[in-house]
Parts: sequence; C-alpha cells; structure tokens
Amino acid sequence: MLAGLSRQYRGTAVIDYSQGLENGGMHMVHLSSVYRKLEEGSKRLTPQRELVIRIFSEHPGEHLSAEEVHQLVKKKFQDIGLATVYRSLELLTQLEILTRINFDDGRSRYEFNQEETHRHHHLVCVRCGRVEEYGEDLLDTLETRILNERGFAVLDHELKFYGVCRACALKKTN
Amino acid sequence: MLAGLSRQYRGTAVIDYSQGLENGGMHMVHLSSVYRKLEEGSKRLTPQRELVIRIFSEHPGEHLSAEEVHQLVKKKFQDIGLATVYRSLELLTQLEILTRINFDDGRSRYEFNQEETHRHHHLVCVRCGRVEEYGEDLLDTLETRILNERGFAVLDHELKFYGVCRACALKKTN
DNA sequence: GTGCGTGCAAACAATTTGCACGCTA
DNA sequence: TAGCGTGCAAATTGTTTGCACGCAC
Repeated sequence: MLAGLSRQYRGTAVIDYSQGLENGGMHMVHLSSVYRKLEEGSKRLTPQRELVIRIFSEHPGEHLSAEEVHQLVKKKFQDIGLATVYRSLELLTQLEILTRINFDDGRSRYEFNQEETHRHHHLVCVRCGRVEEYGEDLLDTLETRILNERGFAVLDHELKFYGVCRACALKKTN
Repeated sequence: MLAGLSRQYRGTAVIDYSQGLENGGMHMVHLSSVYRKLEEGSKRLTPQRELVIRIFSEHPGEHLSAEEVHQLVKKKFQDIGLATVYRSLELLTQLEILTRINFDDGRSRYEFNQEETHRHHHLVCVRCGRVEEYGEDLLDTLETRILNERGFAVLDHELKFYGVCRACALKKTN
C-alpha cells in the first residue's frame, strides 16, 4: 500500500508522519483520503508532494499561490524546484485534493478541497485585499431553477463577494 | 464638451456617430454615459478608445479578451497597437464603462458594465467552454446576512456556475 | 530495466513599461 | 507649448515544457 512509500526519495528529508498531518488545527485534512486519491490516480506520494500538502495543512484557510508554496517549502523544509511545485499543484488539483481559485491578482491560488466544508464562498476586501471565507450555501434552489429554465446542468459554482471588511470599515481615516 | 472631441487623431479614420452606438440591438449602451464617465475622469475620447468601445457595442454578450478586441478592431476598422488596446481596456474598466471578468482560460475578458442589466451571472459550460449569461439575482438577502453576521459590507459580487449546457447535454456520444 | 518524478533552463503567453513622437487643449 | 495618448519594442511575470538523470516498482 501507499503508506509505506513515503520514506525517502533522492536521499533527502524523511518526514515523520507518526502524528499525521491532522495536527494543523480546525481545518483538518484527512490524510487517508489523500492517500486514497493518490492511489486511485496511481500516483506516487513523493516527498515533494508530501511537502506541498503539508504546507497547505499548516496554513489553513490561506489560499496560497505557487510561488508562496515554493517559498514556504524552501523555508520550512528543503529546496525543491518551482516547476515541481507547479506540477504538484496541478496533480493535486486534478485529484481533487486541492482546489484552484482565482482572485484576479494575476496568479492562481490553491486551497484544500474540503468536501466537508464544501461550497464555502469568499469575501474579498477591496481595501486590504484579505480574503475571508463564508460557509453558507443558499444556491441550491437557484441551481434547480437554472436547470429548469435554461437546461443548464450546474455541477459546481463559485461565488465571490467584493466589499469592505469589518477591520477596514473601522479604520475611519484614509 | 466632449462630443466634439472625437473628430480625428493622427490623421486617421473618422467615425460617424450620427446614429450613435445604440444600433447594436438589445444590449444597448448609452453613449451619453460613456461620455460622462470619460469627462468625469477628464480623459479624452480618442478614436482608438472609441473603436474599442464600438467593438464591444457590436459584440453584445461576448466577453472579449484584449487580443480578440485587437483583432476585431484591426479587421473592422484600422490597425492600432495591442498595448493601446490594453491601456484602453484598463482605462475603461477604471471608469466602470467595462467590467473585467475571469473565466480561468488564462486571459482577462471584458464586457460592458451594464448597470441596467446589473448583476447578471455566468453559466460556464465545462464541455464546450461557452459562456451564457443569467440575469437573475437572488443574493440580496445573503448580502444582508453577511453584513450582520460578519460585518463585511458587500459592494459587489461575482457568481459563476460551472456545468453542462443544454447543447452539450444533447450530444449523447463522446 | 522501464518509467515516473524531479531539477534546471529554456520556452511561452499575457500583460506592462520605457521611450520618442505627434496631436490636442 | 505642455502634456496626454499612441506605437513599437523590450521587459516582466506567471506558467509550461524539453531534457537528462535518478530512484522506485
């Protein structure tokens, strides 16, 4: 099975998963489902891929870009190629372990594809640029209507709200 | 006033606006509001900018990219620089004459910022890539809730549905 | 041994920017 | 005449790809 795969690769760092990735906090990721998805895609869980996953697990709710992931991996663990980061992100997205999001800041960003927290939306502050998450989903009825009215079968949706966050609203000046 | 500005520039084409841009069809654009917005921004309505606007008025509902606008302007009117198209799109977006949209196809796209048709959404077909529009807006109550619950004052929102359009659903094979 | 995954550098594509020049206010 | 707007080419930036190598199966 895959669990045994991730010992080492290219003679580099060995990652201790005795405690799993679940240590992160509230935004838990089920390593087992990561293993399963890799297995189903018959992909190896290499140290580089593990590191990428680990970065996300240690930065819950952060919408990281490829460059940011690369920097974090380098800083916290070891040097890996930026191209490898891109390829890992691509792979993990295809396996639905990550989700690609676009905040129109010129680069793609990624977050865990948390099926439990499924369909959360984003509140993008136009002043400070910070992105909050919003868990509500009231769009099901709308999706049914779209199917009936237009014959368009909705598979997924993406909703972003642009506005002013509480913190910025409180800053009276400027 | 601005109306008299757009005679010619660099000795090139003169555009006849005796009939205005409103000829386009259902997706009418009020030239007067375009004038007003340029005036408020104290920007000139140059022939190049007019041509860009004209292209959008002649392609209602089409979500054009910079490159596409450039090609269309060149084909239908005259050769202008691609950089100028980019700068025009940027300016017109800032003046809220156009709206920038992102369909994750690797380039920014633009459409008229139709305040009348305000808040229409997009149905993106994951098979053929075509984008339909959907005029409904049921998000007002949700926005009020977000303000109350989170203190986040929503100014605008963007909603995209991904799914299979009717045409593709009918193609049984492949 | 075959092939997947990686690192590096080169290639790409969309977009931005520097600069000289012409036209407009 | 001062400065905005343009065209062109060069520069940037995010992302992808070709290739040789090494480890895993």
